[in-house]
Order: sequence, then C-alpha cells, then structure tokens
Amino acid sequence: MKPTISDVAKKAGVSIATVSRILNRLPGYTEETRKAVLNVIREIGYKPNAIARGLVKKHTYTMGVLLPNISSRLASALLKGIEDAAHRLGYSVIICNTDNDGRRTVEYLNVLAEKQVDGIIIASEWLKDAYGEALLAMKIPVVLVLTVSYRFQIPYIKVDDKQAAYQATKYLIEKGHKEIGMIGGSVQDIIAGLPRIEGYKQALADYNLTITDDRIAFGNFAYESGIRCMDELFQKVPEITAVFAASDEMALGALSFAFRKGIKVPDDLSIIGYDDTQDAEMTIPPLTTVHQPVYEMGKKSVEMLFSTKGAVESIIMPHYIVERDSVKKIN
Amino acid sequence: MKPTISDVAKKAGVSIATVSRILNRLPGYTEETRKAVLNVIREIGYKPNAIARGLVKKHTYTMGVLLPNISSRLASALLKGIEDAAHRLGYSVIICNTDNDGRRTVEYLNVLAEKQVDGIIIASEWLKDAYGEALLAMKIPVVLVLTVSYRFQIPYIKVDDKQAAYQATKYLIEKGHKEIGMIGGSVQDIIAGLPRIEGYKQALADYNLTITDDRIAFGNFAYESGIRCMDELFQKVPEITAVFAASDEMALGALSFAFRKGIKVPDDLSIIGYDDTQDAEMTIPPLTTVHQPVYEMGKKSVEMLFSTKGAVESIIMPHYIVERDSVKKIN
DNA sequence: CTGAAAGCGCTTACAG
DNA sequence: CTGAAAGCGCTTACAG
Repeated sequence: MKPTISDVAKKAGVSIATVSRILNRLPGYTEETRKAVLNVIREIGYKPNAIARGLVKKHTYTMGVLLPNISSRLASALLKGIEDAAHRLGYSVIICNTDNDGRRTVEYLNVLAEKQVDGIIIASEWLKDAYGEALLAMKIPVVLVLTVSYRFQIPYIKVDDKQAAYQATKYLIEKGHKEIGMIGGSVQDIIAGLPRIEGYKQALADYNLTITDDRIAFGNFAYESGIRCMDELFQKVPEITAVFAASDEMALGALSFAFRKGIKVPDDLSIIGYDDTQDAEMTIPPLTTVHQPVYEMGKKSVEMLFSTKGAVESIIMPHYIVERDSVKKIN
Repeated sequence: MKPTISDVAKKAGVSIATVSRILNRLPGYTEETRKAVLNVIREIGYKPNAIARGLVKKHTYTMGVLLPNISSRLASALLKGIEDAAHRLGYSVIICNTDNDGRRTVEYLNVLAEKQVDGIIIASEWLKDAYGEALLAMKIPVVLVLTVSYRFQIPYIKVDDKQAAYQATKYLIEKGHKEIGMIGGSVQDIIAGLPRIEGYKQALADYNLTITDDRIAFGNFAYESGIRCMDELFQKVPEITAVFAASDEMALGALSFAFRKGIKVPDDLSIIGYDDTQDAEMTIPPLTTVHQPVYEMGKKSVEMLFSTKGAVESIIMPHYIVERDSVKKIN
C-alpha cells in the first residue's frame, strides 16, 4: 500500500496534525521535528493524497475545458495556452471533446461537476440553454473563449468578428480588388458565421462595391468545404479576383481548388484567410490572414477563470492582418 | 451549499446507506423507496461527489497523458483517439504538456501521483530514468505510445520505424529514383531519429544505390528544419531526384523550399513524408506519405491501459503508404 | 429490505 | 510547539 500521512506520523513519532502542518508550511513545530518528519517522508516515499485533501478543502486544483474538436488547429493552439497558464497556476486540465454533440456535452458537464472541478472553460461552442443551466447550478467560475452567450452573462474572451471581417475585406479592397467573394460559415452560426459575413458586406457597402448573394458561399470552416465553396464561387461569379475565407482551413481548401484548376494564387486570384493558425505560414503560397491571438486567449481565459477580483470583465482581443503572399495588389 | 448524500437521505426519510445502494444499483431496497429517493435527488439536484467516492474506492476514473507538445498535428490526432476511448470507458483525461522539459515532466508525474490517477499514457517522450522510477513507484498502469523504453519494460504501441522508413525509401526506388536524399531526425533520437535513418540506408544498400553522409540532412521534425535541410541537401547533392522526410512537417518544409526555388514537385523533385497527419492531404501538391494510424494508436493505448487481462503485450501497428501526388515515376 | 458505524486520508479548530 | 478529535462525502461490511 502507498504510505499515508499516519504512516509518516507513526514512524516520525509525531501526530498526523504535525505532519500536516509541516506539509502545508503552517506554523507550529520546531525546526528539529520538521527535519525529522521530512526525512521520514523522503525515506518512505510519501506523497500527499490530493483526493483526500480536495475532499476537505473543497478545492481540487483541476479545471475542465470543453471544445468541439480537440484536433483542429485552432483548438490546438488554444489548448496549449490554456495548459501553460493552468500549469503555472497549479491547476490540472481535463479535456472534453464534445464533437458538437449535445448529449455528450451534457455528460461532460456532469462528470466535471461530480469531479468537483474548480472552473470550466468553454471554447467555440454555442452555449445551449441546457449547458447554461447546468453551469449555473455548479456555482463555479466559467469563461467562454472564441464564443459568447447573450442569454447567459458569462465572461468571454474573443475577437470582434465583424470588425475583423470588415478589415480583411477592406484590405482586399485597398489592394485594388472590386470583385470580392466570400467563403463564410452558416448564417445560423451567430458567433463565427453571421458576424463575419456582416463585416464583409459592410465593407463592400462602405466602398460601394457589388454585393450579391452569389458572391457568398457557405461552408463549415473545414478544408473540404473550402474546396467546394471555391468551386461554387467560380462557377457563379467567375469575375471575382479575390476571396475572403472565414477560416484558414477553408482558405487552404480554396488554395487547393485553385491549384487543381490551374488558377494561380495570387496572380489570378487573391485569398485572405482568418485565424492565422500554424498552417497559414506553411501553405504555398504562404497565406495572408487575420491573426487571432489564440494562444494568448487560452492563457488569458484561465487567468480570468481564477482571477480573484470580484466580477470578471469580458475581453475583446486585438486582431491584425498578417501579410504573406496570397494577396496581390492589382491596378 | 451543494446537497450531499445525507441531504437526500434526510429528505427521503432513509439512511445514507440506502441512498448509496440505490445510486450504485446495489441490491437492498424496494422499488418504492427507490422511486422516492430518485425523486428527492431530482428535486434537490443532487450529484454524487466523485472526490469522496474516489477516496474510499481508491479509483478516480481519471488518467493522465504526457506529451512533448500538445499542439503538434501528431499529438492532436493521438489526443483525440485517447480522449474518445477514455470517454467511452468512463475516464477523464488530464493533459500534460511537457515541452520536453525534464523538470516539468517530473512535476507532472508528481501531480498525477498525488491526484491518484488510474493510469498514465506517455507519448513520444524518451523515457528518462527518473520518469521510469517515478512511474514504477506509482504502481499504476502505464503505456507508451509512439515511443519505447529499453530500460523499463513498459508496454508500448508504435509502428516499426525502421521498417516503415525502409518501405518509404523502397517506394521511391521502385518509382525509378536512384539519387535519394533523406531529411531525418537526430541520430541521438533512438526512437524516431536513428531507426528511420537506418531503414533508409538499408533500403539503399539492398538496391545497391549510393549512400553518402551528404545525402542525409538532420532536422528536428519541425517545419522550419525541413526548409533548412532541403536547402542543405540541394547545395550538397544537387543530383537528388527524391527525398524521404522523416515527418510530414519536414516534408512541408521541403515543399516550401522547392516552391520558393522554383523547383517543381513532383516533376523536378519527388518527396515522400512520414506520419500522414491532416496536413498531408492539404498540401500542394498533396503529399505521398507513410501512414501511421495515430488516432487508432491513441484509442488502443487507453484500452491497453485499462485492459483487465494480466500482463499487457506491446503492439506494433501496421503502417502503409498513402499515395498522393508528390512522387513521380521516372524512366 | 434497512440502518449504525467504521473507515478512506486528509485539514482544522480547540485545548493544553 | 503539539495532539486528540471532528469532519469532508462517500462506501461497505455487519447486524437485524
């Protein structure tokens, strides 16, 4: 059996209370007994049981993070930020891959509640009512990353999607493009879908450029859909010279489609992405894209989660355009 | 305060023992009292405390996974496999990003021990003696993925690296290539470095092709190093017509280098990668590469971890070549 | 079928 | 400075 606190107490000839005090650096023992106890601990290889400790302290130093897909590039970067900050603050992180599945999400929320986690981060997910209620019932801190909720007032951290999309589009316009298409998410997706489309439309409107439904193709942020949308766009509006893709992955799809069709990027077609995931700098040509500070958002989200000052404020992070080689200036 | 088992017992007019039996589906109560108790539970929103439960059962239904870099493509896929299997078996997974840092790794091992995890998966890491000792002391199941240990007899699951590298090289040879270079890992890395280089050399030897030190450039499996190595290779051995890269990421680097120099892939240069990460199908041109079943390895590793049959055997997973468009058949 | 009680491994007043 | 004891929220023989 693993040694317990009473094993060390017995062997050191003191009470478990004293051992506990020494372990927790509380006052109440001589340097002499401290040394003796520490020796015994080393000798028998004692390690405190965090489960027992958690039971009495009602604090587990464990947190959960829910994401729709752990293996997306975006999630990877976010997770690293979360893990780094959590580790620095002494927390362990339990990952929950929801697959965007409601039942699975509720299961996870339950498990996290039962395991008495100290906080939960929810990334990218649209917060359904059931989740919000469950979260409320848990009475622990929660923060939203890369998403917001209107129904539940939970602190969030994200970029201003509409503004970022506006600027991506404006960037293309300033490079001389007049026929600009967009590969967007679903308009039903009021986090990453609609706002980016609105930003795109707003920019076109402000510069008096043509806006038509044809110029927008709807994907699901994934690679394959980028290919399909680019195809669609080209068939419907062959005159476009530039495309704004609402995710880097879709931009990669557009890039691939162009390659297969012999369309040169950026000579024949300019493409700007969104996210600035690791992929963006590895593409051919390297992708110009809107940078979201995802790693930092991950870090900040856990700092917010365990921030000690009362009501936590939400944060809108700055975004900026990273110029690489997928957009060409035309006449 | 959150309701506890005694709150429901009190309210239902039974003992906590009965509530516990009902919760755990043990025999010993009438259908009537079961219904009544379940009602109270729903009414007051009681959720069992897994920490308390874990303390007495000495089973936390939590496991840890250590990886050098959670945000690599390989880790992403692996993690998803691990998470899926763990979730299906009712386990939560704590992620530990070691950054290949010894001190941090030991810290994590300590935390996992204190948190009484039921098992640990170690991915890609070279198992230092200190880790092995710590693991042994914990007396819990451990499995190694994408790595092995010779010093410690811990079950592992991986591909046969030498064999896979041999076959990648043979594939190039069978496509008519005679001047074949390699972008490898360090020879000090006896897991993913040396064996793949040996496989490459062995294949060349078996087919009586030229082997020189010049034909091997040493990277660190990352994108940037792929660029650098390809550059190096081209300067030293301009006659090579094909390259075997020991990771897809380095293959992407090679691809980028070729693109910048105006070298056409696969017309002027053929490239075969290793891993078959998600990137491989998104490159331009799509990358021919050795497929490692990483997601499945993730799943299998947790199944091994919690397998009930005695001594666990190690597994060598099958690999195969995925033919895409980065290798050309020549004369 | 049901409950009282001990125990899991700790922390924390309280008393000395 | 130090220890006995209660308690955290459960499970599990044991007795009835």
